[in-house]
Amino acid sequence: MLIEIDFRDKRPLYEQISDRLKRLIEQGVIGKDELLPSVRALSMELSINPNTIQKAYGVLDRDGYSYSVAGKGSFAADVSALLPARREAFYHELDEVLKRAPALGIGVADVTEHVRGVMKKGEQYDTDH
Amino acid sequence: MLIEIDFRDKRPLYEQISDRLKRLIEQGVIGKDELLPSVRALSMELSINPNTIQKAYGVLDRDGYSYSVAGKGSFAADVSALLPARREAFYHELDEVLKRAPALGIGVADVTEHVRGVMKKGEQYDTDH
Amino acid sequence: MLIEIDFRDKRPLYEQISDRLKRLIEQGVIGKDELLPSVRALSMELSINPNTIQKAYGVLDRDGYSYSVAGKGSFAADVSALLPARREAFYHELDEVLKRAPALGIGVADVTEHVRGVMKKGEQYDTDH
Amino acid sequence: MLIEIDFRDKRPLYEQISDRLKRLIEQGVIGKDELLPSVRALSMELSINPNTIQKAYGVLDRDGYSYSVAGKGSFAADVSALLPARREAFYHELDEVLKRAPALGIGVADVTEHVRGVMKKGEQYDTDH
DNA sequence: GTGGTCTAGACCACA
DNA sequence: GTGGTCTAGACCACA
Repeated sequence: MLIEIDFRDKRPLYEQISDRLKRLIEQGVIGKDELLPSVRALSMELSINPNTIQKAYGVLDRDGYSYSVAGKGSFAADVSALLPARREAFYHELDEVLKRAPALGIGVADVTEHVRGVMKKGEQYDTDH
Repeated sequence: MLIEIDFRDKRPLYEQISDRLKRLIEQGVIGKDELLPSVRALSMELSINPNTIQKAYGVLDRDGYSYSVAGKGSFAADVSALLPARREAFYHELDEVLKRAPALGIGVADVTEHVRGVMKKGEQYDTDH
Repeated sequence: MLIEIDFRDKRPLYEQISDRLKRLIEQGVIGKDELLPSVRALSMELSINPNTIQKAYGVLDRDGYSYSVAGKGSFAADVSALLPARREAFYHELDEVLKRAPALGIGVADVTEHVRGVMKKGEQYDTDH
Repeated sequence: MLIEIDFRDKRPLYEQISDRLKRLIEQGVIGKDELLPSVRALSMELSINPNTIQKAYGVLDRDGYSYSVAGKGSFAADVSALLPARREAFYHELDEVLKRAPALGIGVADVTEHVRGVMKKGEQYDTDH
């Protein structure tokens, strides 16, 4: 339900899955220490090879978004510790995009206005979709 | 000179090359109808197989950034016609980044302030157009 | 079976292949989300280098006729979205041909009669959609 | 004046030139036995290598659109003899285009109506601009 | 000289 | 197994 696969997406399946789960954890949809769906369950729900799910979960563990307990499953980690790094990444990617504005004749005012328009809307409902 | 390859970059070589050339054409560093370096010349300069350069040039051609004439060379196209599409793409990518702000506790004011700081700096030295 | 190469044809092999596949997808012979023959399989069937097949598939992908997933294969895309553009292209090519009629002493009546003769025949056995 | 080169056109230069001259002869703009511009003159006017012009003229000769007299130049041939073959080619190309109509949901009525619209307009002024 | 096509064969990540 | 990237090297028509 929470995870949808887009086969036309060029990213590998495991990355689509891990990215989606990361966001769910970041947003608190899956709370700290909450049990993630089992590999087998997710595998069947998405009709995707268990090895692929397993790989996605491995990424989550490695990136600090989850921790696994043998025989029990994977649990959402406390992502608050990752916040500074994620913020830094956010601003870095923002800068990469902004770099191209001048060549497009897009000025500071254009961007800030756009930002206000987009983010104001989001702030009211918040939950990112 | 104008093109540098980053072997740590995970993107394929041909994409790094085409992206770099696209930006040079967008910014007018390579002007309309100006001759691009030949496939062979760039191949030797970067020590990269001609086929890979050829692939990069193929991307430029199909994306409307250049036109190639067998026996003559590859020339920068008139990219002004692409401006609307490129602006649209810019805002789309911007939105993709901004989506993640709320979950990071980053508000409209944070972003607009950052945008002003980054873009103001660029505007002063701006030699791009 | 579905694809035949004409070595007398002056068009490059990869173009013959991509054109043929495009038409099969347009006509619904290869349905939406149906798996195309693998690069290697087609390569062997046609006795053509895999790189050439790969190039043909690259064209299909970028033109919106298929989407490829590494590790899974290439699938026919939903081409209904391309219909308006394809219709426009059809009329454009038709116009290019018709332009030459006056210089050949061929009038409106000649053309329309010919069109009726050719297309009526097709409509009866039409199994394409 | 009569010939314009489009460097973005994918066709080789010599083919663009020979095609254009063929049409001028077909339409009678260059009449039977009329002297074509000299290789040297056309070369300078178009800023194109004389060898390329020479090649274009070779095609005209080979295809029966002109005849060359050593020391005098190239003259437009009597193309009336070519009419049947050109008509056949016209209908053949027309058929190639029409083949695709059914898959696009374009019927006989659509095509004939379009043909009438396009050709009626042309019939009044005729000379193909 | 130029771009473009093709083969042969290696290697990669992904499923 | 799958698609995708890259190298090496040959060959072509065109300018």
